[in-house]
Amino acid sequence: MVEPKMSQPLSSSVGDYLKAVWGLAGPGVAAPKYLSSRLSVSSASVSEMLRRLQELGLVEYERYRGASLTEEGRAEALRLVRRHRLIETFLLEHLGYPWEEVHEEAERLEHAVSDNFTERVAQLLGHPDRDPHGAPIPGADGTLAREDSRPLSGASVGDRVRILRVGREDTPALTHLQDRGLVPGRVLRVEEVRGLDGVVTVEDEDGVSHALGGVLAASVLVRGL
Amino acid sequence: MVEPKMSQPLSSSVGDYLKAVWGLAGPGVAAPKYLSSRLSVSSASVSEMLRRLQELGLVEYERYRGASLTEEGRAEALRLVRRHRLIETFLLEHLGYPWEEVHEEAERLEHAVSDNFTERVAQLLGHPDRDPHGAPIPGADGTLAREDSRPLSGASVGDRVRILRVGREDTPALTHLQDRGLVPGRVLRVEEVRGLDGVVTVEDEDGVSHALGGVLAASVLVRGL
DNA sequence: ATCGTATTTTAGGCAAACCTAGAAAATTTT
DNA sequence: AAAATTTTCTAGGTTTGCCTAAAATACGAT
Repeated sequence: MVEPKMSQPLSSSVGDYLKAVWGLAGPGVAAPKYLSSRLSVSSASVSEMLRRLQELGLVEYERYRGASLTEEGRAEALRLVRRHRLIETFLLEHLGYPWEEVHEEAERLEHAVSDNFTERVAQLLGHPDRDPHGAPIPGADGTLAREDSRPLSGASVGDRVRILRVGREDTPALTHLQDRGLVPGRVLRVEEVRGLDGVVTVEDEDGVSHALGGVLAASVLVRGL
Repeated sequence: MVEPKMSQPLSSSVGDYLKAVWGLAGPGVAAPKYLSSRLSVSSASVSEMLRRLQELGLVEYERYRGASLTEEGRAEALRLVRRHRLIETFLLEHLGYPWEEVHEEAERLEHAVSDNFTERVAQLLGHPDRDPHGAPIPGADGTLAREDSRPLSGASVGDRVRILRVGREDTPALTHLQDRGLVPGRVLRVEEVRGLDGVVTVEDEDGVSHALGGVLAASVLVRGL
């Protein structure tokens, strides 16, 4: 397969790579392919950058295998994630941003902002440990709260669960869920789980039923009650 | 004279040049020398950048002469100044930044922020038309309020004046003045103006006298009452 | 196990900003 | 007005990050 031609000359840079490696890999190994699509960058750029990140000691990288974070890299990634989530929270709660604009703005801001700024924002927000999507905000000391959540898609009929967190940054889904009041904290009862298409039907606290497609259900993280 | 060696590989970029040209030149012509020191960049870089800015139609540039802003360049510069001043105001009033840290943080932020962000901040602040130093904030439409102010250093004994604005971004002076309550809005009576060293002595509303060195007095802009 | 396809890497380039060194123009001094 | 000095410009380099094209490796299917 011929590699598709890239268009925009946008800049990503070290931090974004770290966040991306952290993103889906967690403790595991991120494939260049994944990073390439995640960062909208050619795989050639990924190779090159991974080599550099390794030299910087932020990543462990084996050619043709992929990369995983070193302790230092993980710390740096968490620092950025903290920034990102605090900034998002701030944009939503203090500047009245709509969901769909938050992520992009935060993405740009987090590169410009100092730790000083970040901590002042944290203070302004009352040192939250979750952002509005329910995603945990790493502590200033690099701690990340463990969360024992499972995707709603794996629930069984009759389960009563509380929404801990919704999806990643994909806007349309977020908006859809928010419109239905399916936000972190909400308690649901699972009415039906269809095996074929993965559609999950739930009833909320007000007795209203909602049917969620498989992908959506998988991006809603819950904890049993 | 041999050109001094530069050290830090910091980045400045188009916007900073525009602001710098606007800075002291206003409608006039900014000399490369001035830009070089203002931006902490070698004069070689200035030459190169001015050529680029001219190609972009933001600046009128004649080699060995200097550069002045085109209409478009001026608009762009004002947009950045607006951002900068709004962000500074926000940092001071909402995040509790101390004076000495504001400028640097704002300088970095103004490159990352969108117009959307800027206008939301403006709204949060109640659309101020002056920043905390008393500097006018250009309007979203590119308007800049005229101010008929004169430097305090040019006042005569006996004058009663109101402080409209203090200095530029040089921190030590700002702190000094603020400690003495010499901030925008304050009303003063000029007690003495010494010709030799330019020291101006004023009495404030509480009857306290302050002696200001020539440079300081020149950076306090006032309007007669 | 091998062939074909998909993924990754290498090689070679480009653009933005900045730098140093040294040449050219302007300005100031004698 | 010529010399000396200062300022500005030109030339040639560096770094960062990204790209395309083509070579190398891995993987999946027969």
